[in-house]
Amino acid sequence: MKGSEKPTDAPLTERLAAKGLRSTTQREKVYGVLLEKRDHPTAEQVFLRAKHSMPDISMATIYNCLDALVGCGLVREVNLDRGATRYCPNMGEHSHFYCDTCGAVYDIDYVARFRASELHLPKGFQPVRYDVSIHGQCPECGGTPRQGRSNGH
Amino acid sequence: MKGSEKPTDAPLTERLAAKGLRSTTQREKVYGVLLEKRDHPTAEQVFLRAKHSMPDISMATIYNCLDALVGCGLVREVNLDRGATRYCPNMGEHSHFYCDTCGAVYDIDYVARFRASELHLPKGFQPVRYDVSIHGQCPECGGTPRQGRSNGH
DNA sequence: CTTTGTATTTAGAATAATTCCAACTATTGA
DNA sequence: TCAATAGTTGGAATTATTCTAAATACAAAG
Repeated sequence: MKGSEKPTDAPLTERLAAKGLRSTTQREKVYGVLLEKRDHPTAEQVFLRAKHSMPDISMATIYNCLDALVGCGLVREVNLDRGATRYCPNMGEHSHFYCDTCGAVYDIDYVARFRASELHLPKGFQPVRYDVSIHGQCPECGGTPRQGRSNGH
Repeated sequence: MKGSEKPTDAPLTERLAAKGLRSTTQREKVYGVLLEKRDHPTAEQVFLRAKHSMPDISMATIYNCLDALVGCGLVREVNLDRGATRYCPNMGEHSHFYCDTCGAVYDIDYVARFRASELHLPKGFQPVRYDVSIHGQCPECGGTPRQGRSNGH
């Protein structure tokens, strides 16, 4: 046994190791950025935030780290529109609400009656994860729907 | 009343008109392409298919038409990965199965016990549409999961 | 059936998002 | 310490989408 991981990063290190990946300073940073502000940032936003304390990190590394984190099940990709993919470190069962007006994304927790696993799949399909997203108007935009695609991306 | 629409395109024309949009040859074509082969094509694929019978159609028009169709509720966007958005003319309640291995997308019909509308939303959120997507292995790829992101987009 | 105003299409340029590449660095195991 | 491999980096390349200005098509009004 090794026994030399920093306690705080143990889960990260273990998860990565389980996939044959190393825990690096950059991966810790990227994961940290996601945990710190859970507003479903894009790769670009993660990049900007990570740069504050790690000025030399590159975009290629951001994508590499995000892929590693997604690959080992610590982070999920969130694709809601034609814009950039967003990243979410909340791996608990929840869904995303996407405001068609302002483009904001909110986490919505599941409640009792909803059971995604009750969806019937034809023989042979092996589900790994269910994603539920809800499109509509968020409380702030409630009264003002809209035509085109003009929410800031 | 007008009464001069081609019967086959009546629903298209009406839907568009309801949003102040015209029914054009290109929009009919794009919608036709989507109805003809329901394999969730990307804008690029729609473009290539439409070009067969309409060689001068441009990519900008494809996007314009797709947006018009989405805007009037005849087509929905499907975002499942970092790749291009796909388009689906099936407006009935159904979900999408995305194969993490080969990248294929399948329509999955809802069955009785699943009711997206049972998802509880906090006050103020006005849902317009629920999207459910399932990620996993399709019957053809069932035995062979995979590491990286190498499914042809 | 001409005019006029507006919607739509078009090609191509511009931008945004993501991936690829080759060189450099760090880490691990022998 | 050395070799092998994984990871990082900057920048180029590619892909996806949006924007723009000019040309075209249409619909309503005269």
